[in-house]
Amino acid sequence: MCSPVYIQLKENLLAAIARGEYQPGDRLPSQRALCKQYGVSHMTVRRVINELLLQRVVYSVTGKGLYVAEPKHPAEVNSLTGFVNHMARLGYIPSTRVLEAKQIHAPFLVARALEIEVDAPIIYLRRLRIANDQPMAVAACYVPRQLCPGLLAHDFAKESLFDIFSTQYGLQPTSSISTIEARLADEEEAELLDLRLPAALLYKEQITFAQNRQPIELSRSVIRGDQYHL
Amino acid sequence: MCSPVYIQLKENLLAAIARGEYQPGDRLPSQRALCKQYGVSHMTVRRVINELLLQRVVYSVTGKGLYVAEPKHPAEVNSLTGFVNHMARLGYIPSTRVLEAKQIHAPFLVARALEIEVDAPIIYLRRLRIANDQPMAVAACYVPRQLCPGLLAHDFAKESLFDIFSTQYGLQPTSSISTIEARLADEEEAELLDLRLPAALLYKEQITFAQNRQPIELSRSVIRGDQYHL
DNA sequence: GAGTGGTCTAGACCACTGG
DNA sequence: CAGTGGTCTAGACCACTCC
Repeated sequence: MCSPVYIQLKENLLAAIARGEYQPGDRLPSQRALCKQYGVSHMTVRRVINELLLQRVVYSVTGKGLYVAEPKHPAEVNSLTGFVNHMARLGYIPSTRVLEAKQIHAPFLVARALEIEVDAPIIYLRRLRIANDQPMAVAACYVPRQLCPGLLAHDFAKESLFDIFSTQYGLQPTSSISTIEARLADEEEAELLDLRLPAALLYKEQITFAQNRQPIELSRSVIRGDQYHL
Repeated sequence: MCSPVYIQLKENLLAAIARGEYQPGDRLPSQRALCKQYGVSHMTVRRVINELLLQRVVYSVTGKGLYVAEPKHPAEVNSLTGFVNHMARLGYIPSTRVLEAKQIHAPFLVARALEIEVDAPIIYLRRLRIANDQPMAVAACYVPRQLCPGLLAHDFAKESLFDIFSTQYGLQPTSSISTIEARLADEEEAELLDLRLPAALLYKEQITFAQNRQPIELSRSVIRGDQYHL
């Protein structure tokens, strides 16, 4: 209720675009019009527009107007949207099979990544990721239990982990760091992913952070050698 | 000579930091001081500061001041700096063995990536990348010949391709897109990289763009399964 | 308290597109 | 020409930190 005006304005515009009120290619109201409409000064509007320009949400033509850009470049979106949205964006029909979902004690490396105590209770989730009926990846997630009590009550085959985070627990993923390596598949992975040995896999380890830079999830995924966009 | 004030101010500050006039951790002059010093208004200074904050060049502590940030996060720098700088940053001693360096005609896929005609003359460069005497990657580069006539005269074992680009041809790499997959090594790759078969490799394909979004290089690298940071 | 970063206003001017 | 995006000013206020 007390966030700066420009953030509210920005969220208003983003929401309007997300709702489809402004379609890609549409012209937005002029900057002067936005000033009157929201009762703010030109500079404040400019600040918002500037950020939207940087994020490639809109583009501008001098002397003409502001236009809504095409849906974001894959480069920007990449991994913060989660598997389901990522696959959907690429035109695949994503689905998920839950392999394991339980509470465990944090091993050392996991605890360090999540910045919590060793042996602290965490939620462990292992899922098979499927696109168009073809297994794509095996993803293991580790989430501090204190951040999301009752998480295990959800059906992870149907709900996206990131959706649950934001709707149920107010945790908005805002940034992440990852490392990627290449690995040979072991027998279990080969069976799950429907591969013949020997096979090469991408191994991705990713830590996701919320607004306040608090780590909310560590994920370790093995992904089929198929192409992966960054 | 007629670029906006805030760009000049920004370049001034960046230059001062690059010269070491302000060291990482140093406090910058206050925003009000910068106003007087450069004869501009607070908002103009703020705009510059805002961009530097976004680029993580400086960070701010409310009520205290502005401070120069540590050298950029590996996340930001990653691949735009080229192999040599990247390895040096990680503490390895990089070296290079040139496998091939010649002029060829652009095959279809290469031409499309570089936005040139099929069969147009291009420079083809294949290098073995070594860190601490251990082979790390085999990198193939494709560069349009028209962008850099005489490129083959350089000794690529000693000079960084990106250095040559910026110093000799005024081409500053500003952005890139890449795709990454995992692959099994073939016999030649295994021998070059000193691996026993079967072995998993990262395969990275990257297009690098200059200031004007012009493609300047297509690179196809196979990298040892070892860790790779993004 | 004085000084800091951060937000915001109400105007102004410029260069550009269109009718 | 009037309308547009883009830049810029000279103030103002707030919350914060340090003394």
